[in-house]
Amino acid sequence: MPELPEVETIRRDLEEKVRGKIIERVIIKNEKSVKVPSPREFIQKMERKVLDEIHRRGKYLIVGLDSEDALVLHLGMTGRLIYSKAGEEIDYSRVVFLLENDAQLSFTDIRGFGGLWFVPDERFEEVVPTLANLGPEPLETDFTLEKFKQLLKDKKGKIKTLLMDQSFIAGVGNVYAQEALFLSGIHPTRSPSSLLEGEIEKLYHNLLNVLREAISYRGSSIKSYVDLVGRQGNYEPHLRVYGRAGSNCPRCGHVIERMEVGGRGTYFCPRCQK
DNA sequence: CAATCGTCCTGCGGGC
DNA sequence: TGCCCGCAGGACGATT
Repeated sequence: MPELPEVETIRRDLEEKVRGKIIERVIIKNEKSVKVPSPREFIQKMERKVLDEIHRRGKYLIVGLDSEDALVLHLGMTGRLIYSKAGEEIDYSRVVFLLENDAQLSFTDIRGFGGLWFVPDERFEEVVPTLANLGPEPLETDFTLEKFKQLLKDKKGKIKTLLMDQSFIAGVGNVYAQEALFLSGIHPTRSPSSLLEGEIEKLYHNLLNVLREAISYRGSSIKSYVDLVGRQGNYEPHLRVYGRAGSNCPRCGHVIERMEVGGRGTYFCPRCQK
């Protein structure tokens, strides 16, 4: 499901709803979702902890616990966090946190590509190595145009694949990579080294803008994404090309096409994107 | 090393 | 209507 805007929406909701609450009980319904440590130890470590500040790094959520420990979550393709009344039966829930005041936070995941990691003592690199390998946060102020140009230097492959590479930039996935390329008039299979100065500038600004805009609409609900209380995001109707094969390009009217790039469905306007 | 491909899962929707 | 197939917002591990 979730790319940076969706994960950021959930992060903000978590700050509001669960920050400061005590975890009274942890119920693991599917052990596969708990990556580290063993389910028994996970429960033992998590119970009685207080959910503290909630951070986002790329598509990861990082929940500070009291002491130096943290809970790291990744939603994969179909992961959700649902906040509800304690005891409520939530479809496909895999891990349930019963909180004080009769509340519960459920991690649900149909396809099971998501996961939870308990990280002791700020040992993120050991426990969740990919978290340590993430590229820069596109919406942080230190992610400048100059830095983007530097990162693109000497890169091989296809620009769309590169944008989705989490070690290149954190948080951009299949939807927003395509939207940014469309807005910039760049074909998804272009080689990074072929991009002109002006194209790089457009791509930089459009990528940041589309991420910010999507956050302001609380993300896109293409398939299964919903926020903490089960509401869909509102950005999907504003997507320009994603999932729109056969309909008309919002800019030139040409038919939007679909192709495979790096094994992923990719939508683009063959007239606008060169 | 870096780039590509198959794989992990389950549900949904389009087409026949 | 019902079945089958393709497709799905991600990322890892093996392979070249």
